[in-house]
Formats: sequence, C-alpha cells, structure tokens
Amino acid sequence: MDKSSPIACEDARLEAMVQEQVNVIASRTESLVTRPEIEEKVRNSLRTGKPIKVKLGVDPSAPDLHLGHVVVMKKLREFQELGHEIYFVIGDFTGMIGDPSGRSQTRPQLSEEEILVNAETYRDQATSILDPARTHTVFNSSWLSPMTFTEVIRLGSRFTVARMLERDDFQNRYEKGHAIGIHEFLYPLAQAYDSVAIGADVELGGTDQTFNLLVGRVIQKEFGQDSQVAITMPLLVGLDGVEKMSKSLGNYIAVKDPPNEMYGKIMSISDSLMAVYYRLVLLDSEREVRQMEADTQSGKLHPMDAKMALARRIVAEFHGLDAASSAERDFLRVFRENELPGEVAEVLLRDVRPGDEVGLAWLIARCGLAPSSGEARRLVESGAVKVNGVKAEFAGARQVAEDGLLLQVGKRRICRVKLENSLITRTG
RNA sequence: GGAGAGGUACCCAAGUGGCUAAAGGGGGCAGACUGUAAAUCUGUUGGCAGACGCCUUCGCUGGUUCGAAUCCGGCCCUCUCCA
Repeated sequence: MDKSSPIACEDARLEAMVQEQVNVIASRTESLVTRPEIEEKVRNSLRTGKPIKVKLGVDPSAPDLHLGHVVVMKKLREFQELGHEIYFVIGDFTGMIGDPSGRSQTRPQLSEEEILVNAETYRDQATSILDPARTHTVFNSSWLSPMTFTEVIRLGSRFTVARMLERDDFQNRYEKGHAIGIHEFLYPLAQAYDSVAIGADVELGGTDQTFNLLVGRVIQKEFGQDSQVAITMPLLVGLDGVEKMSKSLGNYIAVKDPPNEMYGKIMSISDSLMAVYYRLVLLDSEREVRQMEADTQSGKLHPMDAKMALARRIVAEFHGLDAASSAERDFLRVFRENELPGEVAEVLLRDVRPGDEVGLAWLIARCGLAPSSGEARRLVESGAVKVNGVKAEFAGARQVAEDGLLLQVGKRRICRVKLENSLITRTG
C-alpha cells in the first residue's frame, strides 16, 4: 500500500482484522462451510458494528454437560471474545412432542416447567465457559408451535426425499431395513427453520450435526435469507476410546463431576487420546501438543505424567487449583499406595441396627456399591470386595453390622456404613 | 389392499415341545498383569434368598399340553415386492 488513498489503507487494515478473526474461528474446526462466506460476515460485522449471530441447538432434556459439549462451548466463547453473540435454541418443541419412533422409546415427554428448569440448568453449566451477557436463550416452540399444517407442508416442499436420505443415519437405517418415521424427516426441517426464525449467521455443532446444519443453509436461502455458515467441531472420543462422548453411552466426563471422579476418569483414558484432549478441551496450541507427543515418544516424558498434567489442568478449570491438587493426592494414595482416599462416603442405613446379621451381598447392594444383590454376589465371587480391608470370600456370607464398617468394591467404589444408635431409635 | 419375510436378554444373533434363565459374538462389570493407559488372559453378565429354592423374561393376548421362546387362534409392529 504505497501512497494510495486513505480508503485503500482503511480497507487493508480491515482485511487484516477479518483474516485474524477468521483464523481464530476456523481453528480446530472439523469443517467450515464456507470460508468466503464467513469472511464476508466478519467483514460486515466489523464495518457495521453488528455482531454475528451464532446459533447452537440445545436438547431440552435434563442437561449434564460433558467435555464433548465443552469443545463446542469453547468455540462459542471464541466467538464471544471476538464480539459476537450466542443464541441457544432450546428444542423444547420437539421435546414436548417426544419421539414416537422405536429408536429411543423412552424419550420422556417433558412438561413446560421441566424444560424451563432444564434450560436454566444448561445455561448455568454453560456459564462456567461462556459470557452470559453475550448469550441468549430462545425456545423454538415460540415459532414452531404456531405454525399451521399448511406452513409445515410448504416447508416440507422445499426439500427432497433424496436429499434427506443422504444423511448417513437415515441411509444406514434405510439400507438395513430399519424403520424411519416420516416425522423424523421433519426434525431436520424444524431445526433448519429455527435458523430462519432467528436469522442465524453461523450455526455450530458436532460433526454429527453436519447434515442438519447444511439443511439450515438450504432452507434459509429458500426463505430469502443469506445461508448460515455451518461450522462443525470434532467429536470428542469418550472414555471407552472408541465412541463419541455421550451421556447415553455412559462414557462421559461431566462438567459437574466431583474433582476426584473427574480426575480418575481422565486418568483412565487411553494414552493415544491425550493429544486430542489437550487440543480440544484445553485448547493447547498445535506446537505444544506435538511437543508433548514427541516427549512421551522419546521417553523424556512419561505418558502417565503427561496424563496427570492433563487431569490436573482440566479439573482445575472446573473446580479450581486446590481441588485439582487434592484430587491428584487422593488419586496417588488410592492407586499407587493402595490406601483409602482422604474422604470416604458414608451411607446411613436406618433400618439396620448395630449387631444385626445381614447378608453381605444385600449390604453391598443396599449401600449403592452394586445395582442389585445378585450383581453384588458376583462381585464378591470374583474377588472384588473387601470388608474392613479384608477380601471377602463367600457371597452368601452373613455380616454383622457395625457402625463404621468399611466396604470396598474394586478400587473406586468405597463406602463406610453409618448406623444410627440403636438405643436412640428403639422407642418401644 | 395382496404376497412374502421377520419381532429372542444392553446390542447383534442361534434356538422350532421338556436337558433353556435361553448357544455364539459384541458391549459392560470384575480379577490377573500394569501406569486405574493400551494389549493379553480369566471369570461373570435377569431379580430375590444364607441355602433348598422361588419369581420374572423370547412383540401382545387367548388356547392346546403334565410341560411352550418353540404348536394353534386373534391382535400389534417392522421390512421387501406388487397395487
């Protein structure tokens, strides 16, 4: 830019800012459709001072945010830091209808109050990452519910069955001869219409949302809007090391998990997953992550130490530094020195009195260390159970109840039995 | 509407009158080994009971039978082809 006009100079500065923002936005994403479009939106926003509207669809069922959500949330935070605004679209409409297809038969029908509570809990958990001032919560029932059947049919006419069947979930089920309900075709359309309703500039989701996000682009265009930019984030692999982290698979680390549990869960992920967690959850730079990998390979850094650092940092992020180091101490005590953790949960049994003889298996189940006494019996038989630090041999054994009895199932399930004083409870 | 094929436990899947709480695999859980990693090996995988045992489960529902996941009737659901 030699001695050209001030406007050209202005343009160049603007363009640099655009590129800077877009680079941040594009980082760590799995896909971004399309780059020129996001550049244009950022450019506009910078020119007009109007923030970009970033949409995230949210399930209205009981929220238990886990690290997989955190990956997406952190991307949202980056948008906020760049001055943009987040819209949580709570899918309360579809939540109220439920899903009659056989898939997840027991999808609960939620009441209005439950949905409100859930949305609040969701927001609450999200605010540990996001700036509440730049976060809006809207409910899609407010525009989907008043729609007439005519309008729904019109909406349906703007998309085709062939395109619908492109979605791999549908494709798989169709090929396997599994049922697909017509209403299931309506869900992506409903979600797409959400984007129309709020005028989304960007919609974010995990890669499993790719199809839905792209439908949003098509439908917005049909309604005369600019298509949203579809950004997908990689799905975080869960504790099993294979499947995506999800509540229903039970392979998740919840944001609200207590520090010890969170720490332990992170330690149990496989070594090969560490890099991903460093990158997606902690947002370490590519250079740092590569360095870590190189060091563990060369033997300079023990993989376990790398994992401990990971666990410590993640726990610290959600529970603070003190909780993190205390969790680490407990971890080392329990698993390295084979000792009890600093605090052992106590279970109060009201209907058992000191001196009572009870079945050991029953007692274990009763304390919540096993889901049933049959399961407890099997655990005893496989040598997983310790009573007062001594390995239990017989599943059918009777156990004399006493206050402070220590029960252990494996290394992680531990409790101390608490009994009420029999003299006080015995009132005649 | 017609014809055919199906519906079995968390999932896939075998079983076509009693030996079947139901083969096999996956997944889960536990144990050994370890670094609560991975890999490997072993055990276990409906509920209750200290135990003999009792109860519940093969889409639902009646029936036949001493006895049914298995045979018969009705119903519900899914898929494929035809219309």
